[in-house]
Amino acid sequence: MHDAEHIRTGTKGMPKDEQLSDLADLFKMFADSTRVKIMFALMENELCVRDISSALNMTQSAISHQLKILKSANLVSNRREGKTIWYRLSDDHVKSIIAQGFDHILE
Amino acid sequence: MHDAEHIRTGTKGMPKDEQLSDLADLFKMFADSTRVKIMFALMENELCVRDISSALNMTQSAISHQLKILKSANLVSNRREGKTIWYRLSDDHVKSIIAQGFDHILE
DNA sequence: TGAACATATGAACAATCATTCATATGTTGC
DNA sequence: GCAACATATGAATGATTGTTCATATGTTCA
Repeated sequence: MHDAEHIRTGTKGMPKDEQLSDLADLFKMFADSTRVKIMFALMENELCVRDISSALNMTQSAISHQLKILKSANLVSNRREGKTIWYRLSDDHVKSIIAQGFDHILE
Repeated sequence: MHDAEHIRTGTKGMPKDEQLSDLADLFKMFADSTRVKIMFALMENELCVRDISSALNMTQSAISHQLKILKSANLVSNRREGKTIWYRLSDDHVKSIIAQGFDHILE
Protein backbone atom coordinates (compact mmCIF):
# COMPACT_ATOMS: atom_id res chain seq x y z
CA MET A 1 0.00 0.00 0.00
CA HIS A 2 2.64 2.49 1.04
CA ASP A 3 6.28 2.64 0.07
CA ALA A 4 6.83 3.19 3.74
CA GLU A 5 4.77 0.21 4.83
CA HIS A 6 7.37 -0.82 7.36
CA ILE A 7 6.79 2.51 9.04
CA ARG A 8 3.03 2.12 9.27
CA THR A 9 3.42 -1.32 10.71
CA GLY A 10 6.11 -0.27 13.09
CA THR A 11 8.83 -2.66 12.00
CA LYS A 12 12.44 -2.00 11.02
CA GLY A 13 13.11 0.52 13.81
CA MET A 14 13.33 4.27 14.07
CA PRO A 15 14.47 6.38 11.11
CA LYS A 16 17.33 8.77 11.39
CA ASP A 17 16.88 12.12 13.09
CA GLU A 18 17.28 13.94 9.83
CA GLN A 19 14.47 11.99 8.20
CA LEU A 20 12.13 12.77 11.05
CA SER A 21 13.05 16.42 10.75
CA ASP A 22 12.31 16.34 7.04
CA LEU A 23 8.99 14.73 7.84
CA ALA A 24 8.13 17.49 10.29
CA ASP A 25 9.14 20.05 7.67
CA LEU A 26 6.83 18.45 5.15
CA PHE A 27 3.89 18.58 7.55
CA LYS A 28 4.74 22.19 8.34
CA MET A 29 3.62 22.97 4.81
CA PHE A 30 0.16 21.67 5.65
CA ALA A 31 0.11 23.29 9.07
CA ASP A 32 -1.13 26.68 7.96
CA SER A 33 -4.70 27.24 6.86
CA THR A 34 -3.74 29.64 4.09
CA ARG A 35 -1.43 27.08 2.55
CA VAL A 36 -4.04 24.35 2.93
CA LYS A 37 -6.59 26.55 1.20
CA ILE A 38 -4.18 27.28 -1.61
CA MET A 39 -3.44 23.61 -2.16
CA PHE A 40 -7.12 22.82 -2.00
CA ALA A 41 -7.88 25.43 -4.61
CA LEU A 42 -5.19 23.97 -6.83
CA MET A 43 -6.68 20.49 -6.64
CA GLU A 44 -9.19 21.18 -9.37
CA ASN A 45 -7.48 23.67 -11.65
CA GLU A 46 -4.28 25.39 -12.40
CA LEU A 47 -4.65 28.92 -11.05
CA CYS A 48 -2.78 32.19 -11.26
CA VAL A 49 -1.83 34.23 -8.23
CA ARG A 50 -4.68 36.65 -8.65
CA ASP A 51 -7.20 33.83 -8.96
CA ILE A 52 -6.05 32.49 -5.62
CA SER A 53 -5.92 35.89 -3.98
CA SER A 54 -9.52 36.61 -4.85
CA ALA A 55 -10.70 33.09 -4.10
CA LEU A 56 -9.24 33.29 -0.60
CA ASN A 57 -9.91 37.01 -0.26
CA MET A 58 -6.32 37.68 0.63
CA THR A 59 -3.54 40.02 -0.46
CA GLN A 60 -1.58 39.21 -3.59
CA SER A 61 1.58 39.56 -1.55
CA ALA A 62 0.48 37.13 1.14
CA ILE A 63 -0.42 34.54 -1.46
CA SER A 64 2.80 35.09 -3.36
CA HIS A 65 4.85 34.57 -0.23
CA GLN A 66 3.05 31.33 0.56
CA LEU A 67 3.35 30.07 -2.99
CA LYS A 68 7.06 30.60 -2.79
CA ILE A 69 7.21 28.51 0.36
CA LEU A 70 5.12 25.75 -1.20
CA LYS A 71 7.29 25.83 -4.29
CA SER A 72 10.48 25.56 -2.28
CA ALA A 73 9.02 22.42 -0.73
CA ASN A 74 8.25 21.08 -4.20
CA LEU A 75 4.57 20.86 -3.48
CA VAL A 76 3.57 23.26 -6.23
CA SER A 77 5.07 24.10 -9.60
CA ASN A 78 4.42 26.94 -11.99
CA ARG A 79 4.73 28.02 -15.58
CA ARG A 80 4.68 31.45 -17.11
CA GLU A 81 2.25 32.41 -19.83
CA GLY A 82 2.79 35.99 -20.73
CA LYS A 83 2.19 38.19 -17.72
CA THR A 84 0.44 35.59 -15.69
CA ILE A 85 2.04 32.68 -13.87
CA TRP A 86 0.04 29.52 -13.49
CA TYR A 87 0.45 27.38 -10.41
CA ARG A 88 -0.39 23.72 -10.04
CA LEU A 89 0.18 20.93 -7.54
CA SER A 90 3.45 19.16 -8.22
CA ASP A 91 2.10 15.64 -7.74
CA ASP A 92 -0.73 13.59 -6.31
CA HIS A 93 0.87 13.17 -2.92
CA VAL A 94 -0.55 16.49 -1.88
CA LYS A 95 -4.06 15.23 -2.55
CA SER A 96 -3.33 11.99 -0.71
CA ILE A 97 -1.94 13.71 2.34
CA ILE A 98 -4.85 16.11 2.59
CA ALA A 99 -7.35 13.32 2.07
CA GLN A 100 -5.69 11.27 4.78
CA GLY A 101 -5.90 14.24 7.14
CA PHE A 102 -9.57 14.62 6.40
CA ASP A 103 -10.14 10.98 7.16
CA HIS A 104 -9.00 11.69 10.68
CA ILE A 105 -11.02 14.87 11.08
CA LEU A 106 -14.27 13.58 9.63
CA GLU A 107 -14.53 10.67 12.05
CA MET B 1 -10.12 3.92 -0.04
CA HIS B 2 -10.60 7.09 1.94
CA ASP B 3 -13.69 8.40 3.69
CA ALA B 4 -12.73 11.66 2.08
CA GLU B 5 -12.37 10.26 -1.40
CA HIS B 6 -14.21 13.18 -2.94
CA ILE B 7 -11.47 15.38 -1.56
CA ARG B 8 -8.64 13.39 -3.07
CA THR B 9 -10.36 13.38 -6.40
CA GLY B 10 -11.23 17.03 -6.20
CA THR B 11 -14.97 16.74 -6.64
CA LYS B 12 -17.77 18.19 -4.53
CA GLY B 13 -16.15 21.62 -4.06
CA MET B 14 -14.27 23.36 -1.30
CA PRO B 15 -14.89 22.50 2.36
CA LYS B 16 -15.82 25.15 4.86
CA ASP B 17 -13.20 27.45 6.26
CA GLU B 18 -13.51 25.88 9.67
CA GLN B 19 -12.78 22.42 8.31
CA LEU B 20 -9.67 23.63 6.56
CA SER B 21 -8.56 25.28 9.78
CA ASP B 22 -9.11 22.05 11.65
CA LEU B 23 -7.08 20.28 9.00
CA ALA B 24 -4.22 22.72 9.41
CA ASP B 25 -4.43 22.26 13.17
CA LEU B 26 -4.16 18.52 12.74
CA PHE B 27 -1.06 18.82 10.60
CA LYS B 28 0.40 21.25 13.11
CA MET B 29 0.69 18.29 15.45
CA PHE B 30 3.00 16.59 12.96
CA ALA B 31 4.89 19.77 12.16
CA ASP B 32 7.34 19.55 15.04
CA SER B 33 10.15 17.03 15.06
CA THR B 34 9.87 16.36 18.78
CA ARG B 35 6.23 15.43 18.41
CA VAL B 36 6.94 13.31 15.36
CA LYS B 37 9.65 11.48 17.26
CA ILE B 38 7.30 10.89 20.17
CA MET B 39 4.60 9.50 17.93
CA PHE B 40 7.16 7.37 16.15
CA ALA B 41 8.39 5.96 19.41
CA LEU B 42 4.82 5.15 20.40
CA MET B 43 4.21 3.18 17.22
CA GLU B 44 5.77 0.05 18.58
CA ASN B 45 5.08 0.14 22.30
CA GLU B 46 3.23 1.93 25.00
CA LEU B 47 5.81 4.09 26.77
CA CYS B 48 6.01 6.15 29.92
CA VAL B 49 7.23 9.73 29.99
CA ARG B 50 10.65 8.83 31.25
CA ASP B 51 11.06 6.18 28.53
CA ILE B 52 10.40 8.81 25.91
CA SER B 53 12.60 11.41 27.57
CA SER B 54 15.58 9.11 27.54
CA ALA B 55 14.86 7.72 24.07
CA LEU B 56 14.83 11.24 22.63
CA ASN B 57 17.43 12.54 25.04
CA MET B 58 15.20 15.37 26.12
CA THR B 59 13.93 16.91 29.33
CA GLN B 60 11.04 15.26 31.12
CA SER B 61 9.33 18.62 31.14
CA ALA B 62 9.68 19.17 27.41
CA ILE B 63 8.22 15.74 26.69
CA SER B 64 5.42 16.22 29.17
CA HIS B 65 4.42 19.49 27.55
CA GLN B 66 4.35 17.93 24.09
CA LEU B 67 2.42 14.90 25.30
CA LYS B 68 -0.19 17.23 26.69
CA ILE B 69 -0.51 18.91 23.32
CA LEU B 70 -0.77 15.57 21.52
CA LYS B 71 -3.36 14.40 24.00
CA SER B 72 -5.45 17.54 23.58
CA ALA B 73 -5.51 16.75 19.87
CA ASN B 74 -6.63 13.20 20.64
CA LEU B 75 -3.60 11.71 18.97
CA VAL B 76 -2.33 9.99 22.10
CA SER B 77 -4.06 8.54 25.15
CA ASN B 78 -2.73 7.47 28.49
CA ARG B 79 -3.43 5.31 31.50
CA ARG B 80 -2.03 5.41 34.99
CA GLU B 81 -0.38 2.41 36.58
CA GLY B 82 0.85 3.37 40.01
CA LYS B 83 3.37 6.13 39.74
CA THR B 84 3.95 5.79 36.04
CA ILE B 85 1.67 6.92 33.27
CA TRP B 86 1.70 4.96 30.03
CA TYR B 87 1.12 6.70 26.74
CA ARG B 88 -0.06 5.17 23.49
CA LEU B 89 -1.27 6.32 20.09
CA SER B 90 -5.01 6.88 20.11
CA ASP B 91 -5.67 5.20 16.79
CA ASP B 92 -4.10 3.99 13.56
CA HIS B 93 -4.61 7.27 11.73
CA VAL B 94 -1.40 8.53 13.23
CA LYS B 95 0.53 5.69 11.63
CA SER B 96 -1.24 6.24 8.32
CA ILE B 97 -0.54 9.94 8.26
CA ILE B 98 3.13 9.49 9.08
CA ALA B 99 3.49 6.69 6.53
CA GLN B 100 1.88 8.87 3.89
CA GLY B 101 4.32 11.64 4.70
CA PHE B 102 7.22 9.25 4.34
CA ASP B 103 5.95 8.14 0.98
CA HIS B 104 6.44 11.70 -0.20
CA ILE B 105 9.85 12.12 1.39
CA LEU B 106 11.32 8.82 0.30
CA GLU B 107 10.68 9.41 -3.38
C1' DT C 1 10.12 53.84 -24.66
C1' DG C 2 6.50 54.16 -21.43
C1' DA C 3 2.25 52.90 -19.23
C1' DA C 4 -0.40 49.17 -17.37
C1' DC C 5 -0.56 44.84 -15.50
C1' DA C 6 1.05 40.48 -12.90
C1' DT C 7 3.98 38.73 -9.68
C1' DA C 8 8.03 38.70 -6.52
C1' DT C 9 10.64 40.30 -2.71
C1' DG C 10 12.68 42.59 1.45
C1' DA C 11 12.07 44.64 5.93
C1' DA C 12 9.26 45.14 9.94
C1' DC C 13 5.90 43.72 13.19
C1' DA C 14 2.82 40.86 15.82
C1' DA C 15 1.71 36.49 17.09
C1' DT C 16 2.69 31.72 17.96
C1' DC C 17 5.32 28.23 20.05
C1' DA C 18 9.01 24.91 21.95
C1' DT C 19 12.04 24.67 25.62
C1' DT C 20 13.80 25.69 30.22
C1' DC C 21 13.54 26.39 35.08
C1' DA C 22 11.26 26.13 39.24
C1' DT C 23 7.71 24.12 41.52
C1' DA C 24 3.35 21.64 42.20
C1' DT C 25 0.55 17.39 42.13
C1' DG C 26 0.00 12.63 42.72
C1' DT C 27 1.54 7.84 44.11
C1' DT C 28 4.00 4.27 46.72
C1' DG C 29 6.19 2.02 50.59
C1' DC C 30 8.05 2.60 55.04
C1' DG D 1 3.22 11.38 57.95
C1' DC D 2 7.34 11.39 55.16
C1' DA D 3 10.80 10.50 51.80
C1' DA D 4 11.46 9.10 47.04
C1' DC D 5 9.81 8.84 42.66
C1' DA D 6 6.97 10.06 38.33
C1' DT D 7 4.62 13.38 35.98
C1' DA D 8 2.32 17.95 35.33
C1' DT D 9 2.20 22.83 35.06
C1' DG D 10 3.01 27.96 34.99
C1' DA D 11 5.88 31.77 33.74
C1' DA D 12 9.61 33.47 31.05
C1' DT D 13 12.31 33.56 26.99
C1' DG D 14 14.22 32.99 22.45
C1' DA D 15 13.15 31.58 17.95
C1' DT D 16 10.13 30.98 14.12
C1' DT D 17 6.67 32.64 11.11
C1' DG D 18 2.46 34.83 8.58
C1' DT D 19 1.00 39.18 7.07
C1' DT D 20 1.53 43.95 5.65
C1' DC D 21 3.54 47.73 3.26
C1' DA D 22 6.45 49.55 -0.02
C1' DT D 23 8.88 48.61 -3.90
C1' DA D 24 11.25 45.84 -7.43
C1' DT D 25 11.15 42.71 -11.41
C1' DG D 26 9.24 41.06 -15.52
C1' DT D 27 5.87 41.14 -19.51
C1' DT D 28 2.79 43.07 -23.01
C1' DC D 29 1.08 46.38 -26.10
C1' DA D 30 0.73 50.79 -28.12
